[in-house]
This record gives sequence, structure tokens and C-alpha cells, in this order.
Amino acid sequence: MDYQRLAEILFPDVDKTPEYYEEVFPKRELPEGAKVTRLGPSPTGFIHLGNLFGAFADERLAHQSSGIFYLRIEDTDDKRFVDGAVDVIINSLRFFDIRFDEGASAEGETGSYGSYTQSKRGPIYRCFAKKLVSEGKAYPCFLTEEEIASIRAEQEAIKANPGIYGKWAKSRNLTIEEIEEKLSAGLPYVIRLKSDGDMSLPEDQIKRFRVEDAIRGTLDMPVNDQDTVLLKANGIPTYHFAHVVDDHLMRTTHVVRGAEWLPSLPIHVELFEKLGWELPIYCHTAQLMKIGEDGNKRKLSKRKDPELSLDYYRKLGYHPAAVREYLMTILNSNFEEWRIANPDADMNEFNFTTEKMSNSGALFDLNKLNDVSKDVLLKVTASDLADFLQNWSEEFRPELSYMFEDRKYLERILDIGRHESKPRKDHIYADQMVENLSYFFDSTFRIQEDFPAEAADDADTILEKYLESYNHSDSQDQWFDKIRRIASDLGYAAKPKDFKKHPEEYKGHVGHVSTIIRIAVMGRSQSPDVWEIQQILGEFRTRERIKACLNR
RNA sequence: GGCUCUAUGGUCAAGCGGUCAAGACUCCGCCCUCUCACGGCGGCAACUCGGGUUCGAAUCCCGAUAGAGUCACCA
Repeated sequence: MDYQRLAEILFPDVDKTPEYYEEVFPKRELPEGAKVTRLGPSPTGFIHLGNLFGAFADERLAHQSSGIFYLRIEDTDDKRFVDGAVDVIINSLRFFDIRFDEGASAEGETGSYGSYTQSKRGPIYRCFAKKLVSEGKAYPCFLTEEEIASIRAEQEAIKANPGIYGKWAKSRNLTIEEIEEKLSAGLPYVIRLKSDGDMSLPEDQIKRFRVEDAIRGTLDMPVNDQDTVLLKANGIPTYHFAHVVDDHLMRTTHVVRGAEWLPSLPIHVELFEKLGWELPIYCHTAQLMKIGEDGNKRKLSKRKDPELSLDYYRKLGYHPAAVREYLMTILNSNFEEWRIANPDADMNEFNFTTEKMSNSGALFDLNKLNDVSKDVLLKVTASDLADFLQNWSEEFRPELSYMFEDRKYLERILDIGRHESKPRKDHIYADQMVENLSYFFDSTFRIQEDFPAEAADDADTILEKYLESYNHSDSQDQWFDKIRRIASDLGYAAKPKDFKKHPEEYKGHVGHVSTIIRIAVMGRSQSPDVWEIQQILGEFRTRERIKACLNR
């Protein structure tokens, strides 16, 4: 068989040689140890938590080593393309402070290893497909959909592994004349890899290979036995072929991808070998899981799980820094430890390593996210928090614009109790914060709880006395002394402990009395310090609310 | 079904042949305290199961079991 001639027949359009591309895309000149990583999303316009998880690992690996992190658009499936998707991807990631050094972007491309859009790399793929054909390592396959279906049916019947391989790969043995004949008849065809493996051999004779995965350690699996499609009938490459060609030519050093790619690793290894290229370092990440309806863990699915969508967190108003911090805690098992030792350090100072990445699927834990978020938001200044809230509101809750009319007021509210030695950690996410703070604004203030039973009967008396004695310039201690006085005058214990010791001697304790006031001013029984809140509300508003409560 | 990955409390997760098996989140109790939050203290709670190897196994080996992933001209 004259493979050289076959290659010429199949690829008359290819005018470049592999050597040409090797020269145009030379090895990168980077410092020792620099890693080159990439994100290769398909442009569906949907980027989820799993993508972010991986992108974060890519980004850290590259930027921590003075390497390069680039964006490659994997649009080899024309059915999936969505307009404007590249923008969405870049913007979503930028929101989480993940930035690319080169590759596709809305304004065009940057970097000298392009194009970074697979649909524009046709000639490159064809060149290397031609090379494989010319060496007898790939061949044209004319099997129709129906033929493949019947092969599958037959395989199922005899319980053979499905797929095109070995004796099922009927086009492998076509003569050059037969091929020319089919070609001139205009029959569609694909280019398939002529695989070396044979899984039908006795188990101890099946060839295996080993690869070091940066996350999982040594991988040991059978060599590929499938005649995988390299070039589809429309001439566009499959993921497998594009991955190998692109990551080689773009000089990627570390391929970070989800564990769902593990089963196709043999294909990629065979392709790298047949093309005579060095293997990149694979980093197969664990997948984010969730508890399914059946009570078992399962991979998060973008259709069924709204919390997988980045928008879900953006709408609730989680701060990007909080999501980053949380992601890092599940990305690297020693991050939390480091964080405890370095509470104020920038997260980027943490030394991220693939070795410390978990290789079993982590369940997404909203409780943990919330906890992490409290600590993260404590470090965000009131002014930045206000900005964040405002941006969030403009996008998702425009009706809240009244909150931003008085910025100083808002910032004081956001800062309540945050500068004490044991600071409050009230803020978790925007939606929750808005609800928490609603009583500061007259339009959303309302009494939403009943008075405590212990003091309900005296409520009017308590409020009248409170109003009488109220002096807006009292210190916090003076202010509370007055409440104690009111309480004990009316038969309540000035100290809760006294009440607990001798409940029969009192109607209740000062806590019940102050709860009446709290409900009158805040509309709820639980809130930060009343004095502090009144100072922010101002004397007028404070008095008005108490009066209004009296006149109900 | 084939191949592959995974297996420590409810969740995340240390652990690399000798530990009373860390820690974080959740939950519960107590303390602090005018409520809540914060903080402090304490508690509940785990090595999937069998076989080996070894003086000794969560750790090594073999098997089972369970869960997950994948088997497209999708990525």
C-alpha cells in the first residue's frame, strides 16, 4: 500500500509541512519551571462552577510559575455554537479575577500561537492528518451511519465491546483503487486512527501503558484499541485530534481537565506517540458532585442543578472573593490550614500544588461557602461592600436603588460592629444582607414580630417611658442604664441572672424590656446593638418609630 | 457488559506501618451577654467488608462490595 500516494489523494489542499508548523510555533522561551495552561471551553455561552474550578487551577498553575494561561475556543461542534459566547466566558471569569494572558478575546486574538479558535485551524489539522495517513497510521473510513449501527447491534449480540476496531474496522483494508472509486463516487468519509491495541487478546497479553498524572499519580491502563475518528466527514477534527495537535503546537505544558476525560486518555497517548510528540503533563481533576434524588453522589449536571450555574451565585450576590476562597478550600486540601496561619495574606501568596488536589469528587457545600464568605466579607471595606452591593443591585434588583441614595448612611450600616476586637460577621451575600438591613430604610421597615409575652402587657408603658427619657446624645452606657431603670421600676430584673435565679420575683428581665424597644425601632427581636443602630438612624427617625408603635 | 477512577464522621478532609485517628463546616450543650451575631469551652459523630503480609495495618498486597465516570462523525 502506497500511503504516501493515498495521503496526496486525500489531502491535495495541504500545502504546508509539519516541519513548517513546528517552526512557526517554536518552543516557548519561558523561565525554568514555567507552566503553560489553557482553558478550552466550547462556546455554548454557558460557564459553570466546574469550569471555574478548573480555570482557577489552570490560572494558579500558570501565574504562580511565571507561565502563560491562554483561552482556546473549542468550537469543533458547530451545533453548539452560541453567538457572543466568548464574551460571556471572558467576562464571567474576569468577575472572579481570572484573566488570560493570550488567546481568544472579544476584540480578536492576542499571542503568537494562534489561531486560538479551533474552527480557524482547519489547515493545521489537515496537515497532521495527512502526515498520519502518509505513514499508514490513519485511514479514510467510508462506513455509513447504518453500517455502524448494524456493527454495534452485532457486537451487542455477541457481547463484544462496541466500536470500530480490529475486524470491525472494515475500511482499514480498502485498496487504494477502492478508495479512489468511492472518492470519485462522492461518498462521504472520515479519517480514523489505525489503533494498535487489541482488547480481544487474553488479559495478560493486552498491552498497557503508564502515565504520570500530576493529581492522581501513576495511571496504568490498556492501550487504545479504538479506531477513533480524527477528522469528521465535514473535515473538522474531533476533540481528541484537536487536543493533541493544539496542545502540542501551542506548547501547553499542563493539561488540566475533568476526570471524565480519563477514559479517552489512551487515545490521546497513542496520538502523541504516533505524531512523535512529547506528552504534556496531565492533571485530571475530580468533579464536583452533589447528592442526587436517590441519595447517592453524582456528577453535577448543568441541566438539573441550578447551583452549578455561576449566575446562581451572582444573583444571590455572593462576592467573587468569597467564591474564590471557597473554591480554593476544596481545590487544595492544605489551603484552610494555610489560611488559618495567614489570615490576612493575599490568596495568591498561597502555594498551590496539584499534588494536594483531591482526587475524589467533592460535594458542593453551601454551608461552608457561607462560612467562608463571612470571613472574606469582613475584610472587604464598607465602601467596597457598598460598591459591590450597588453593582449587584443595578443588575439584579434595580428596585433597591433607594439604598444607595445616601452612601455615607449605607456605609455606616454596613460597618456596624465590624471594628471591634471580636467583630460581627453578619454579611454573607447580597440578597441576605439586603434582607438583614431592611429596617434601616423606611420603605422596607415594618414590625414583623410580636412582643415577648413576658413584657407585652407593659409595652406601651415601656415605650412611653423610653421616649420620655430618651436623649440621643447619651453614651451607650448611659443609654442602657436608663433601660435598666425602666425595667426595674416596672418590676423586671435589671440583670437576667437575677431573673433566672428567682423567676417568681419578677415579671421578666431587662432583656424582655429591651426587646420591646428593639421591635419598635427595628421591627424584629434580633439585631445588632440598638444604641448603635439608633445613632445611625438619627434621633428623628428613632423617635418617630417609637411614636408610631405607640399609636398602633 | 468492557475499561477506568474513587472509598476515613452528615459534608470537606489530615494521615504515607506504631496517633487515645488531626482540623474545618453543620448540629447540640455551656460560657460571654439586653437579643442576635462574633468569640471561647465542650459534645455527638468515621477508617466499606473479607482475606493475607507484619511483632504491629486506616496506611502495603489480593479479593469482594459500593459509588462515580466513560464507551459518538459532543466536548
